[in-house]
Amino acid sequence: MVRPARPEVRQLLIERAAGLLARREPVTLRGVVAGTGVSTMAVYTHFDGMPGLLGAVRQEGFSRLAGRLAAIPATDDPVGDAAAAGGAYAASARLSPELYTLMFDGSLPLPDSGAANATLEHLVSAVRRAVAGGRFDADVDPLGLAHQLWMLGHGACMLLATGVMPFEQVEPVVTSGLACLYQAAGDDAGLAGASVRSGWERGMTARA
Amino acid sequence: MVRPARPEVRQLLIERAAGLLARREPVTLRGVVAGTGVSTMAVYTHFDGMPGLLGAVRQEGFSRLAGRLAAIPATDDPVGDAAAAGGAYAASARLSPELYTLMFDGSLPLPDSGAANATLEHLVSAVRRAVAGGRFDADVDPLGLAHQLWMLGHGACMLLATGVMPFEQVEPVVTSGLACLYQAAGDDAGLAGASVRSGWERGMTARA
DNA sequence: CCCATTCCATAGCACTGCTATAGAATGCGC
DNA sequence: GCGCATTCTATAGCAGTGCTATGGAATGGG
Repeated sequence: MVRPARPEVRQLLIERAAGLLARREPVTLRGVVAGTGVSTMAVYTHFDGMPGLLGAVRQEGFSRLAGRLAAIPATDDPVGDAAAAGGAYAASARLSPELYTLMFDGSLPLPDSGAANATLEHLVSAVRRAVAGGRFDADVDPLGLAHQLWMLGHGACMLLATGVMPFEQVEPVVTSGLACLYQAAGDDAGLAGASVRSGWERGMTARA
Repeated sequence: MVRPARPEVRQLLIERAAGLLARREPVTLRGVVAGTGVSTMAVYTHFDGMPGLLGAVRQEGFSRLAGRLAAIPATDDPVGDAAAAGGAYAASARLSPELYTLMFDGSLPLPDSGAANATLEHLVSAVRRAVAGGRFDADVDPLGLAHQLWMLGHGACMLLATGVMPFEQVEPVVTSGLACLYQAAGDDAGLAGASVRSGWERGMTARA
């Protein structure tokens, strides 16, 4: 690499694209570079085209979600921590539904899947602590249960993000569903409900 | 309406668009009408543009899913019938992932929501029969539980349709998750597992 | 029979992502 | 200091997109 050029152009274009997405404006090649002073070619030298740029935005979305999850402190209520992770997902889908659907569009390239895996790992570790702490049965498979919780939460987030079901209708269903899965994993029904109530709110309001 | 014209043009265009979608070819205005003899203008007189045509395809997808669900006979195992509904959803998402994601794109117009509501009602009635038959606790809210089951199944279908998770990985998670929700609703663990195993397969292989 | 009404085909517009090409800006060797 | 190879970037243009203005064609009611 001979020319250092302008490495900040990458981040500039990503933020422009993410901004258009958040403002619900069409994310077009010319729209992204408009007003930035850089030309359309920059998208190709840095991202190899629009799918590459959108893939970078996708990864940016996972990074933000990972930051939001990292901002949730691990408490002595691991079941609540798991619910908080779900709340963080839901908050992400609620605040920027377009970005959420983009994040889970498998047709776009994901340059580094590390951040995406980290978000799931956050949930797995909470389940693992719940098993270790006796809230869940000892024979519970942490990864398998985390996948179940994730699947339920992702369904809720997608219904929310695609506009099929409003938030007010999604929230009670997903929270009660999470409580049911916790209960089926061995948790006490009352404890599960309380952990969901406190944890979900904690995750929804967490700031990265 | 003075000119009877060609009412079959509507269905022709819908099927052409659905075919392109299933063949994973780009669904473009000129591509839809290519080879049909009709011109691009027909899309505007009949559907008021591409979003309208895609909305009609969306409704067609719900109609097909409703047909698939209707082909599942109600047995004396209502819990298995509920699992069969989930299997029908999964089969739909697996066979034509593009159509599935289109069906749940709330930004497209849905001329008649009847077929979409019918698919959920199918699940609600299965839950209601399970409550009546004593498999689920009497205080279970059929609509609420159906929403939970639907949310978990939809999350699985979306992960499958968007290519985030392959079918082989999705299936064990969603089936075990459904069994957990049945169990939390009061069903016996062994009965729930057996019903899921038989019902899921029944729904996956049902033909409209 | 005539005509108002509806549908449809053609052509063209503004826009999209993308690419070929030439120019500008840099770090390395001497 | 200086030429050179290398990398980035700006311009212009391409094929393709959804959409629309306009005029012709076909029909049923008076």
